[in-house]
Amino acid sequence: MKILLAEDQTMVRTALASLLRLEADYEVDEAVDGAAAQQQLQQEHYDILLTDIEMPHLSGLELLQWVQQHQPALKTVIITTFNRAGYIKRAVDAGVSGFLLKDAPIATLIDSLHKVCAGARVISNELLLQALGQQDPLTEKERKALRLAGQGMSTQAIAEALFIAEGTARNYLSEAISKLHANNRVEAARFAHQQGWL
Amino acid sequence: MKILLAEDQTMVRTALASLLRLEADYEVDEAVDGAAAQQQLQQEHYDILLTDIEMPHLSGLELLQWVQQHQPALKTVIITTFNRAGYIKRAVDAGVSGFLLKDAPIATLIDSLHKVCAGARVISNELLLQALGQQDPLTEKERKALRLAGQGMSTQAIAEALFIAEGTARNYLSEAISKLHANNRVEAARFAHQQGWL
DNA sequence: TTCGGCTAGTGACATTTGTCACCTTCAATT
DNA sequence: AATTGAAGGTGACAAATGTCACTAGCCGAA
Repeated sequence: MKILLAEDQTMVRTALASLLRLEADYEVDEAVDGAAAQQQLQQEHYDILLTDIEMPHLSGLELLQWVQQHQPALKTVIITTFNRAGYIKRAVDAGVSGFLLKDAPIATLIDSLHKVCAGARVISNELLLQALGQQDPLTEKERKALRLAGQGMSTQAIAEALFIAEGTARNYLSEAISKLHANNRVEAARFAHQQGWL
Repeated sequence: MKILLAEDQTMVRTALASLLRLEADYEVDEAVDGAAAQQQLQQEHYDILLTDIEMPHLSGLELLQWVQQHQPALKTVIITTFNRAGYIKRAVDAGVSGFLLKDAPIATLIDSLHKVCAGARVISNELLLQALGQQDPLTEKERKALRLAGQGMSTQAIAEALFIAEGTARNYLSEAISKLHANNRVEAARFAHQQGWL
């Protein structure tokens, strides 16, 4: 079983890789971010891609979409810190084989990998139910505006970045604030981020 | 050598603990957050406390201060995700024996622990220099106001939370914005957070 | 064609946020 | 006692943000 592990935090990556290598018949390669993983996947054949979500250059979710299009036979397992409905939904939509929280002990990870090897899908019902819970109510434009606002950009700067009038940008933000029942753009951005919608 | 490992992410904690246990003569206990670690320290004797910073209930830095007062002989090592000058400064002030970024490979952690056992201090010069770089220019009031603002609270809500007039709250924020060369409260809060000042 | 109904976008207005000059208060100095 | 200066606090004004009624364009149905 050849595994590619994509995770940007070096200590976590090296620790997980060391432990997986202790298991019989696991060969583990490491990638420092999504982009590196994508390159590596094109050069060698792997059985399983084990990846974090929040990484620079190319997020785990973006990587998943790429895999789905270019190497649909490759099995994928997500390990992530954040229990965000939006993440789970997008991962499931991209045909992921496993979805694990870093909140689980390492034994669970190893166990899940065995199951995935055997052809099973391991996503807890609890997580799946959550994903079906709230749908993301934001439009693409609203999402973009909100993301920039959350970083402290002014309405004017946001308008320029999105090639729209200032008033329009304010409108998008206002809509987003209202949809998310927030009181201002910062609250709205925080909430949306928490839900994995940004 | 008896080690207490405090880290809230279960997968990381169990993975590190497993690896450390593979080393000869390390006995490792685990604590799920700062508060749990503090309790455990009172019940048993440890040689080294290895702790994360960002944890619920009691942060690693708060834990350090407690250790300094109650068990000054205990050696402490910080492992943290974030390279924030404020963190390093506070850790050094609290007499830490080691400061490592999760950006380093696991081998470095093991190596550093050995050195700390032997009585050395392991904090890279690079990090120390950084810590001496910028000083936190915020007053306590400014810091509190900025923290709340960063969470999306309105000026009025902040004023109520801090028992001050609305105008005063705006003043604190304005001062903070100016000191940090930001354009608005959100940018200021992000920057301060990045520096480890919140 | 004409009529909705939908989405994208705009501008005017009210509210909130940011700035600044200016009070207090209180302790240290003369 | 008078003076100074620092820290906490206030209020008035300008600028940015949030809201809302509205226009323009673009389908698809009658």
